[in-house]
Amino acid sequence: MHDQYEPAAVEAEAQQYWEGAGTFRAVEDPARPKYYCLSMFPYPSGRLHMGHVRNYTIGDVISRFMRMQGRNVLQPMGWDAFGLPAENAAMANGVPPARWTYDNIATMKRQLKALGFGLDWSREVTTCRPDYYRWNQWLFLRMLEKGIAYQKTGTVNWDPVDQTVLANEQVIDGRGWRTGALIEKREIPMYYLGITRYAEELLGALEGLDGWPERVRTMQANWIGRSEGVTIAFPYELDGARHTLKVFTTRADTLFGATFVAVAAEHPLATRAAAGDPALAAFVDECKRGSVMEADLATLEKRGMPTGFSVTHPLTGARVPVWVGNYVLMGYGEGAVMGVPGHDERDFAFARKYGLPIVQVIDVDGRPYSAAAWQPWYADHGRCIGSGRYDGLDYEAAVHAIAADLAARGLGALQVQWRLRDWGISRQRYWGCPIPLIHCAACGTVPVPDRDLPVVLPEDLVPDGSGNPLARLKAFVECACPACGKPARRETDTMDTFVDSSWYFLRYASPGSDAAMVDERVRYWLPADQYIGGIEHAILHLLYSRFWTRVMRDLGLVSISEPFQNLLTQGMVRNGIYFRKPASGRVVYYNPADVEVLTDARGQPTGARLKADGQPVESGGIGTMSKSKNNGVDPQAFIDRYGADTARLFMMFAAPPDLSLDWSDEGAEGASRFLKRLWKTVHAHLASGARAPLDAAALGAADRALRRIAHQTLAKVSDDYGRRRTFNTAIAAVMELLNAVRDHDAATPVARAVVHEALEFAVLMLSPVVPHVAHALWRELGHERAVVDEAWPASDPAALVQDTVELVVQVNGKVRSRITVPVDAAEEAVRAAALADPTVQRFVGSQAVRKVIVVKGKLVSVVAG
RNA sequence: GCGAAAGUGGCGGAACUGGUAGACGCGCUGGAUUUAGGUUCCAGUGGGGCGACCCGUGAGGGUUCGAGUCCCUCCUUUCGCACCA
Repeated sequence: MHDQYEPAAVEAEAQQYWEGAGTFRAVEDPARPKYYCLSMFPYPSGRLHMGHVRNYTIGDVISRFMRMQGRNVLQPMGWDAFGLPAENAAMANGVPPARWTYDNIATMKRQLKALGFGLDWSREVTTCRPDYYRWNQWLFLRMLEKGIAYQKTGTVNWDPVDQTVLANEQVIDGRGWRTGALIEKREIPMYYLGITRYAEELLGALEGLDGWPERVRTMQANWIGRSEGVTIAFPYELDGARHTLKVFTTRADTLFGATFVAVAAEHPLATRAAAGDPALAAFVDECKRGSVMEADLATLEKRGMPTGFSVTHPLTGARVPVWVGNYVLMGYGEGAVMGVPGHDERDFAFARKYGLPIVQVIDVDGRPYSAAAWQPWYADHGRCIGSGRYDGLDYEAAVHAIAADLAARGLGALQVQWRLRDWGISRQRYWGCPIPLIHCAACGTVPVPDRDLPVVLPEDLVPDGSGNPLARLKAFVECACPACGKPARRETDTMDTFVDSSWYFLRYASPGSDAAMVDERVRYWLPADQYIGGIEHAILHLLYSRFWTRVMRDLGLVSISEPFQNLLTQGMVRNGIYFRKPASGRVVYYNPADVEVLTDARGQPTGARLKADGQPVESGGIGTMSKSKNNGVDPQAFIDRYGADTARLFMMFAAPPDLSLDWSDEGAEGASRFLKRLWKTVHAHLASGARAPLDAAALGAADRALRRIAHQTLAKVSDDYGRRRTFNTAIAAVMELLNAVRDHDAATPVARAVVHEALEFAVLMLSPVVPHVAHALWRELGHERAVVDEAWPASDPAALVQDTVELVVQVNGKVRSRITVPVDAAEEAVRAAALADPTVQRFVGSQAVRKVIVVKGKLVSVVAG
């Protein structure tokens, strides 16, 4: 028996046991109810960070809890192994992305094992391996056949110096991150997946996802963005031919107030006008500069220039000028919007700036309208005025009447519009899944035949920042056309890494399947019962996965539509930020581990200084752990010092899973202290003497009270793990139970029997969080079977019974006294007891008692006066 | 800019269905043990007041016998915005 808790030995032993027994190998068994617990797979960035530890601990706690509930648990793991950081590392170190990635995977796998997660490694998925990504390619070809995948142009960030396409994160303040060159928008051909075909279904099905957080569902619904409106065509003549400029609006009722139309800089009309107007050409060029990020575009100052063209108002026949606006997106709708300054705030500002007419065409309760200053109510729905025969109509009626009249003239129609855009998957990058297409001068674009899949990505290239090295590799590019056999060029764009992560959770259920993308085992495991990952994936990854699953469903590959039944979005892990800003200018960040925080007598922080030189450093508050702020805590160093159980315990105890978690060395120390205390408590109990068999009927009051606490705690912890998923309150409850054990007089064999049961419960309840300690202590408590294989105990209803209950008594809303009454006391008796209480009488005084509210088991509220 | 959420002691948080605000832990204070530091153990700890009591959940208003919880306005912070993953 070890009196000292030694995490390293305890953890090695437990992990060896699980490994040897094959504890976490998941086997399909139709006779048992399955539980598929899925955590978002990591990008192999080098080493695990605290966010991973938090994410996977949550998954492991749920997995182990469900296992004890008798479920056949699958908890797999894999690697989101394609992506930009590998190319950046390659540029910095000259190492091929493949080697860097595989090395990182080896390191991180070792770290995951050290944390004791119950993972089934036989199902490991690595997305940069051909046996995985061949199925990306295969499904892409099926989508191409069905027309779901198609080609059109898309806008990218172009670095004119490096002659390369940049990711949004590589554009800083409109300039290339390496070259500092001003970035231009460029239109290039790309492949798209028609996610908008599924918009209606993806939106409608959100309602059934009641295991998802409401906020994620709301964000997705807003992202998909269904809006009903009217497409309106503004006719014009150009070079003797008739054309129309199409816009979409949800406010067709304001059509009579349209005093201009704005088009995107890339719009053909803008290009045409710019050809004869150097000033406009310069403006169009300026609009094309900068990044393609929507957040950047949205915060731009709205600017515009007239094209000199005008179009005809479809109802009034008036001439409406066409402007180029820097805020109009070519990729959204037809690249044109109508401007109604009278009733749209942005158009109002635009019109004021450029002296365009502002006309009121909607009346709201007869309120006085002034074009001098914008009022929020201008955008409200109301009744049409100044709109000819539509005057007096309300919003609904006006929109329908105007749409009908436009339709009669062939100049418009009611339309449902989606904010969601089709998914552009082409990336002009090396470290990704090759798009399986061949370009032939004679046959055009030809799909790679299935028999030639996968198109294997060579793993020995090293990108240098100037374009895709694949495009320069003759052995890859040069090929024969599958249709005519003549020399042809292979496509060198690769797929968005969101493709890889859109179905990995299906592949976990079909390990080793090389004849098909997935096999019949997905029917057993899917959908995932629980998905756990960062809130930052609330929209894109989850939406793409829902889409991809539906595409596979429509191809008959799976029978489900929704891949994730329950979703838990975990918060960020944060830490203090400390820095110095030397006169030279560049800020230096110091890791919190190297900083000493100074406090006053009350413990309030007064300052901070660097341990190394004792000189002060500035505090930058608290922020998400990141390399750039140098405020990360390395899990490995922590585990080496305190053990995996302490890391897991602190992570689960410090905050509920969906809130951000602030790292605290002292808090982690507290977690370690608790485990030591648990260890010592169990050993002290075992050494304390003989215990009697537990006879619930023969217990004294104190023993009965402790037993009640133990069973109450069990009920609470079961609910916290299973329903509420608040691991912090579950752990707090077990701490309270142990405090009660500490305060319990265990001098008799009977009392020790009660303590024994309480400690067994504590070990069982903590085992999902700190499985290694629990493994060791469970053996010490005299059990043959490993705690991981034990069933979750049931709490005894008889142990929960209480004779009396304490109620709070309020007088006029303030707590004034407490009374103790029998649990089954009638309301009338409780009321009488409350009014008879001397303190209550003192506060009621001479006032009349007007009302007495009795809330059973909680309180009595006396209203006097 | 748009969309979504969160603000409670010195700190992380608890209060689950509108019903005792501050569970549990950290920190701090005092004490015991220790040669000392650390560890460990015991007690105290929202603010004010000698006290009876009063005040307190980002700010301001409202509903209610009763509001951290519901409603309205505002402020701050965090996440997402389609090529970071």
